[in-house]
Amino acid sequence: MKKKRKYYKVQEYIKKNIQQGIYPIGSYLPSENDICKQFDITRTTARKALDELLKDGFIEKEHGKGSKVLERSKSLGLLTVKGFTEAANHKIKTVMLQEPKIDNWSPSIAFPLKQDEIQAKCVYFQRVRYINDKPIMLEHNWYAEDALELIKPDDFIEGSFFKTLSQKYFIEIKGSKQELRAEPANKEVANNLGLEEGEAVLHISICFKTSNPTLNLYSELYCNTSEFPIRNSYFL
Amino acid sequence: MKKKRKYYKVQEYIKKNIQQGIYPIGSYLPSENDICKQFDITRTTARKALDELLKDGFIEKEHGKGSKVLERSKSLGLLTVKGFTEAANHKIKTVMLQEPKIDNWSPSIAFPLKQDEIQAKCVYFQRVRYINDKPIMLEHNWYAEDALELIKPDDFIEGSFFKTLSQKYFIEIKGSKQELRAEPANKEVANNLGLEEGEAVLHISICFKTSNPTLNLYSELYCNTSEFPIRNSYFL
DNA sequence: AGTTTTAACTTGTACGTACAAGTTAAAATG
DNA sequence: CATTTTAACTTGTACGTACAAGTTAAAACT
Repeated sequence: MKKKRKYYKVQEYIKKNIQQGIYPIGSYLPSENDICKQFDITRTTARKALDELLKDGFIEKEHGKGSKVLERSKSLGLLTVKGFTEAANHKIKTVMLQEPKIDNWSPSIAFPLKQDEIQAKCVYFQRVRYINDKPIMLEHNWYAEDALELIKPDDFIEGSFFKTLSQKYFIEIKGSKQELRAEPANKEVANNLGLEEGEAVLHISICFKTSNPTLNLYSELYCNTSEFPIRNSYFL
Repeated sequence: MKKKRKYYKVQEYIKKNIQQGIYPIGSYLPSENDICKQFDITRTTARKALDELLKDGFIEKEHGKGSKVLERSKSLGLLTVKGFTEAANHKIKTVMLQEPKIDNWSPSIAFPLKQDEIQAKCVYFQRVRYINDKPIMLEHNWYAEDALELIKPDDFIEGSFFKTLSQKYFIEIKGSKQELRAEPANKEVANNLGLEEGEAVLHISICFKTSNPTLNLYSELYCNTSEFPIRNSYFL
C-alpha cells in the first residue's frame, strides 16, 4: 500500500546515494527541477522528498543555491559515536578489548530487553576509546544475534559501528533512550581508564532504535570527563 | 519582506492559541479545511503551517482524525526542566535559595558569553529541586539583565521558568548546548544535596537559545544521580 | 579593465484541483 | 436489536501553474 508514495522512493534513492558517497558530503544535490525530470514527478513531490531528508538531517537547503549534503548524525540525543569521533583536533584511537562474539545477555544492561531479544543470544563487543593516547571511555555493546550477522572487526568502516550499519547494511539510527549517572569507578573501569578506584566517572546507558525494527543496540559506557566533558547540542 | 509568509502567520496564531491553552493539550485543532476558510488560504498553505508546528513538536497528526495538541518540550537535548518535572509519580518540590536578583556574571559559567551580554549585568537565581523530599539537584541560573525583566518568584507559573517564558512572554526555547561532567561534590554541593564531600555528582552546564535572539539562559546544574538517573530520549 | 546589468539558474511561497485512504457516526439492512 | 453499509468527515499524496526571491556568471556598458 505504501508503493504509491513516490516521494518516499525518491527520498530513499537520494538517501542511498548520500550514504554510498555518490552525493558526497558538502556537495549539492541535483536541483529540484532535475529531480522532477529524472523521476517524472512534479516539483511538489520532489520538494516533499527533500523536506523529509531535511527533517532527518541529511541535507540543508540554501535559497537560490541548492540542497547541500550534510555530515550525518546530528541530533541523536547526546553522545552518539559522533559525539566522540567529533572531538576534532585530537588524536582518536579505538582498541577492541573483546571482538564481537556470540554471548549471553548481561544483567548490567540498564534497559529492559524485548521478549524476542531475551530468547535469542546476543553479539557482544567491548572497546576502549582514547584521546591523545589517554583512555577516556570504556564501552560495552550488545545486539540480538538473530537481528544482524556478527560483524568482524575488519569490516568496521573507519572503526565506526554506525558507519558500518549505515553504509553496508543501510540501517539508520532512528532514536535512542539514555540514562546518565555519575558514579565512582569500579576496579574494571578504573583499570581500563587509568583512574583510582572511586573516582567520579560518567556512566551512560543507551538503547538505540534502528530502522530495522528487530535490531536494537544496547551500550553501557563509562567516561572519564575530567579533561573532555561530553558535549551535546540540539537545535529545532 | 517576511510579511508575505501567510503560513507563518497561521503557524504563529495557532502556536499562540496552544500556549495560552485556547487549544488545550490533547485536543484537536480545527481541521485543515476550517483553517483554510478562517484565513482564506488554500490547503497547501494551511498544511505548510501545520507541518512547521509538527516539526517543532507542538502537534501530532492522526490520519483521518485531525491534528492533536502535544505536551510541549520534547526533544530539547536532555534534561530540560521537563526532564525533571517529568519524574511523575514522585513528589517534586522546588526551593528558591536565591531569588532572582541583579548580579555580576559568574566565572563558573561554562559557556562563553556573547559580547553584548558581557557588557550588561545579569539576573541570577539559585534553586534546589527535591524528589520525595530528598534534594536531588542544585541549580544556578543566569540571563542578561537587559534581555528580559527581572521575574519575581510569584510570577513563576507552576514554579517553572520555561512555562513562564512561554506563556507570559511568548518566548520559546529554540535549542541548547550542554556539557556533562562527572565530578566529586564540593562543599556547597554536598551541603545542599545532603552528600559527603567528594561523592560523585553529575555536573551539567547548559546554554539555552531562545526565540528572542538577545536572550540566552545559562545554567549550571549539580545532580545526585544515584537514585534518579537523568533520562533522555530522542526520536527522529 | 573595472563596473553594472542582465539572464539563467536556484529554492520559496501560494494558488487550485483531484483523488486516495483512515475515521466515525448516522442510516439502511437483516 | 445487532450488523452492515453508506455518507460525511478527516488527513495524505500528487498533479499543474505562477510568480517571488536569492545566487551566479556571462554579457553589456562605461
